[in-house]
Amino acid sequence: MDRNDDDGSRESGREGTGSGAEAAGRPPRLRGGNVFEHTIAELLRAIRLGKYLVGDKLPPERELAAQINVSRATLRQALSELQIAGVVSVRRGRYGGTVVTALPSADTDAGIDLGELDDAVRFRLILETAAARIVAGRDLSEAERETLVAAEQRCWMPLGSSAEDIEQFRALDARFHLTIAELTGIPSLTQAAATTRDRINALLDRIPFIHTNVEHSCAQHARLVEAILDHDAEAAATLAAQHAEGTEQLLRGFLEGK
Amino acid sequence: MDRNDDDGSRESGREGTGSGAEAAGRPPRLRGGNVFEHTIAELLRAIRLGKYLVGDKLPPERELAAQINVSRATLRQALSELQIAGVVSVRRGRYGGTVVTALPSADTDAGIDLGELDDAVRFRLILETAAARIVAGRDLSEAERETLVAAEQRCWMPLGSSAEDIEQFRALDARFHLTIAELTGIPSLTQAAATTRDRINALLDRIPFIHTNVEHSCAQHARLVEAILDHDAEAAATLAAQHAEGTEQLLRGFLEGK
DNA sequence: GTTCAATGGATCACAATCAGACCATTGGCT
DNA sequence: AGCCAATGGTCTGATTGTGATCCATTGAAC
Repeated sequence: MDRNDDDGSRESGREGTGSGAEAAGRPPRLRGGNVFEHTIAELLRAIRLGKYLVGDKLPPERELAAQINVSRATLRQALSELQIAGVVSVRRGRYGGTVVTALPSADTDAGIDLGELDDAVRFRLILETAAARIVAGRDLSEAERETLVAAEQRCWMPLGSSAEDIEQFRALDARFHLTIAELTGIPSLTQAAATTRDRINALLDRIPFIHTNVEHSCAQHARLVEAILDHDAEAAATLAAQHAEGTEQLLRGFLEGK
Repeated sequence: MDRNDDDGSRESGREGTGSGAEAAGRPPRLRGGNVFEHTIAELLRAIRLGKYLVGDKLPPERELAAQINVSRATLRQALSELQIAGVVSVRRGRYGGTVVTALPSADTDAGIDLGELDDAVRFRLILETAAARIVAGRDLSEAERETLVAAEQRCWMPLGSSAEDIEQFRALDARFHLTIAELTGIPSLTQAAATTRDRINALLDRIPFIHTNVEHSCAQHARLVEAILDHDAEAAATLAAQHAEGTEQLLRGFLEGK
């Protein structure tokens, strides 16, 4: 007998999960494949974005699991992978814990999706411009000003050509921008900015690192901070836009030519 | 193989669960409780935002399940609940399917979270202002212009005081704004706008409906469309901002006083 | 009126995940 | 030296969600 089964729609399946699913997905989808992979991705993201710098200790497993909203068992699977990959190292006992030992290396495999590039880059422009304008319009507390300036200063690190140095710079750079997003006091904006920034970083990992750009970048940061502290909202917005557009040009130049 | 027909005891577990967990979460968390609840929420959202208007047919289950990224079994559980709630009705057979029969009524229960209000309202301002500016800067195709105008026109519906009419208006209003977001061609922006809009709608459901506001609102829409078609990006941005601020005032006025 | 493709309805075995209790280790403190 | 609180390590039973099939119904087309 002939079975007009349900075949038609099988493709949707979850096999492609791993890198692919996460790469394209803009929001943290309900289940980007499976929870385990999502957890790893989440941890890597936090590290790449400089939430935990090299040498920092992660929160205790029970706490971290709660933050990521995942069971401790699953978190441990993920941590275990990261440990094998050499990204973190774990010590037991009181005062033990999980520390970041190295920045994760980029997955340079996956192909370049021009749609993804366009989306990420344009969305970033929106978010960061808005964030800069808003923060410039706020009255920052002393502590907030310090945080901002500190984040900016840290980007001026001695910079070699090693992959580690580059990753390190990326993390600090990301942290600077995310600091601005946080200072808006709009959690959704912070959240969106983090996600988007991570996507940009993933793209940046696929193009050659332009050393001469770093200084320029940092100089822009400095001017941006200045504009913010001066309450010059329009200048801040313009600077943020220019900064984002710089990255955009770079990425498009290298990636659009395939 | 023997298949006993009566199941009957399946869906015991899930009644009260979600409310607490879901209430607080702003971003679509990895798992907002469980997949089943997420699925319901996702469907309700699509309906409230006017993606499927009353009378529209939802995609076939297999397809819809793939879209939401859940298994068909889970989707069916959710649809079954919606059916019981009278939101959709289902017909079998070829040319059958699931049609929207009524707009879901608001859950007026949960308390008001001022943080949520602030976050949603401010994020919306950012997104919609940016969207308006971008779309005004684009060259729209004939079809796109028509879509935009049609979405605007539909908001001018005859409006009674019934809860249904109000929900209907909300759906059309949402659809108009989301149409603009879509026209930016930035999927992340569309996505974020939809999520945020839904949060705003949820808040609007908690305050009295101001009838005299509707006309004003629609007039603003009209002017916004005009500015967009005129390629006047700054005017469009300003109008969008004013429109969003109107809602903001309204919400703050009613809700901040607790 | 028969056919048939599209669509909803149902069941089952299995893998993923969770919840939470309990064990093992560590190093500062008394 | 011994205690003990904080932290990672391990186990187990229950629940949820999936993937794969197969069944049932419908109405347009022939």
